Formats: sequence, C-alpha cells, structure tokens
Amino acid sequence: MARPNSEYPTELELQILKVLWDDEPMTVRDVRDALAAGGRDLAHTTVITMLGTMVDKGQIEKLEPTQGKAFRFSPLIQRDDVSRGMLGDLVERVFDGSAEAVMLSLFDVKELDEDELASLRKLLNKKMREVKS
Amino acid sequence: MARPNSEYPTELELQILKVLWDDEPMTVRDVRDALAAGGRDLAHTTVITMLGTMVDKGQIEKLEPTQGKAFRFSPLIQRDDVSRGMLGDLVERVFDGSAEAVMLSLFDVKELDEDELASLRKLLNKKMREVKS
DNA sequence: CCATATATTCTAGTTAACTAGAGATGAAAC
DNA sequence: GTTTCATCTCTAGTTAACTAGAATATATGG
Repeated sequence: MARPNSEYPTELELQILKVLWDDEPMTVRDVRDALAAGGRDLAHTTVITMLGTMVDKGQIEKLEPTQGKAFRFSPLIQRDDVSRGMLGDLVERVFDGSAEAVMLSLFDVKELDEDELASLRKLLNKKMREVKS
Repeated sequence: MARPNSEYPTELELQILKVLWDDEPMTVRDVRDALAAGGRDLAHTTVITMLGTMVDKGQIEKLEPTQGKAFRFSPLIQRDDVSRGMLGDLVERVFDGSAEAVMLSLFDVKELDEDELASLRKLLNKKMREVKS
C-alpha cells in the first residue's frame, strides 16, 4: 500500500474547509474565487472534483440549488474539532505526547512578546482554577 | 501538479528519523528491526529505498561500512529543528498563527492535571523573565 | 425558441509516498 | 575455492492527492 490516510483533511481540503467555515453555504464558483483570492488559482472543474471527494469523505455536504443549477456546499465538520484533532495528532506523533515539549517549541516558533505571554498565562491560570475545583 | 511537498518529513520518514535520533549510526537491518518493534513491519528493501530517498533529501547521511558491507546511516537534521518546524507549520496553517488558539486546543487535547499545568506555568514564567530583561 | 453563458459529469493524467521483488555482489564459513 | 548467506542495486507497482479538459446539460436573456 501507499501512504496510510490519516483521518485529517489534506492541505487543499483544509483550505476549502476554511473558506466554508467563514461563509456557508457556498457554490463551486464562490469557493473557487475565495481560493483564488487566497492565491490558489484552480480550474473550476478541479474545485468540483475536490468538493466531490470531500462529500464522499463526509467532510462537507452538497445542497440542492435554490435557483439556477449551481449546487451549494456546507461543512459537516467543525473548525475546533479539526484543529484539535490535528494538533493532537502532531503532539502524539512528533512530541510523543509531551505538552511541555510543545510549549517550549511554541516559544521558539513564535516570537512572543510580553503581552502575548501574559495572555497565555491568563489562559493557564483560568484552566488551573477549573481543574482545581 | 500533485500535492506540493512540504519541506517536512513524511510519516515514515519521521518514524525512521526517530529511530536514528535514539541511536546512531544504524544499519538498514537495525532500522528495520527498530521499526518492526514499533509495529511497522517492512521488507528489508523497502527500508533501503526509504533511506535512499532520505539521503537524497538531505535528511540523513550514508556512512561507509566499517566491517562487512552494511552501510550505516546517521541523521543530518536535528529532532528539535524538525519538531519546531512541524509545529510552526501547523500553527500557521491550522491556527492562523495564533499561539493562544494553540494553547486552548492543547488543553482540550490533553487532559492536563494540576501538576502538569503547574509545570507549564513554570515554563511560561521563566520565558516571561527572559523576555522582560 | 434559440443563443450563449455557466455548471455539471465523466474521464484521465501527474507526482509523491510508499512497497517490495529479482538478481547481483560481496563476505564469511567450511 | 566454493557454498551459503546477508546486503545491495535496479526496477516496478500501488494509492492518495491533486489537476483539469471534453462533452453534456441547463438556465436565462432577447
């Protein structure tokens, strides 16, 4: 077999999901235009094919046209679920499950200033209070 | 074109790198056995092929045999660089660069207990002192 | 109604990421 | 030296992830 398919969206699928999370439902043309605006210029039919496979995978749904003959598409999976899943996947696969290692890497990845660090600490303190109770 | 190749190691490449990060240099057989021990049972030649492409990509280097005719391999890229790169990639692609969003997701992904949260806060405080100075 | 623009379906091609066998080649044992 | 065994090289196949054209169907304006 070739590469095992992780249950998570591929790169282009993610881009399309982002488009649909921002505004849904959308027609093929709308999706295509949004992708093009983001620098990804694909043929109309390419977008159709992608949306088709995404429907097959259960990531989105195909809605009947209201007027004209253009189908519309809406996401079936939620943004938070996807990002959580993909982060969790990375944490396990790359960081062997260590939240601390992730945090340390995050410091290196993003040059966080004092305010941002303060925000993170705020989140952390809030979480600690929740856990304690 | 097909999928654009992100500069980061693929799944199997990462598994192989992990093996080599733990102990290097290693022969093909050693790598194969280590992968098998981790549940990934591949043919000897499959591992050879993979190691070859990884050499081509500059991820590892091929060392001449010391005795016998078995080549040995060592990583050329470091664990921290790879994990940092992959996390950075995910943060940008999935979380649109928001460290806070990552942190919030991390809470959901891992059920962190009080001690773990305290450790994270410790790291955060240390970082804040560094940034302030 | 008919032209034209637009959307769809169907088909097919490319590349990366695996996966592994057949045969050659070198080492090591006897 | 020759057999035997491990290891290598070369070749080739599969699948997922894209990518898009040609043919077809359908609105919609005039």
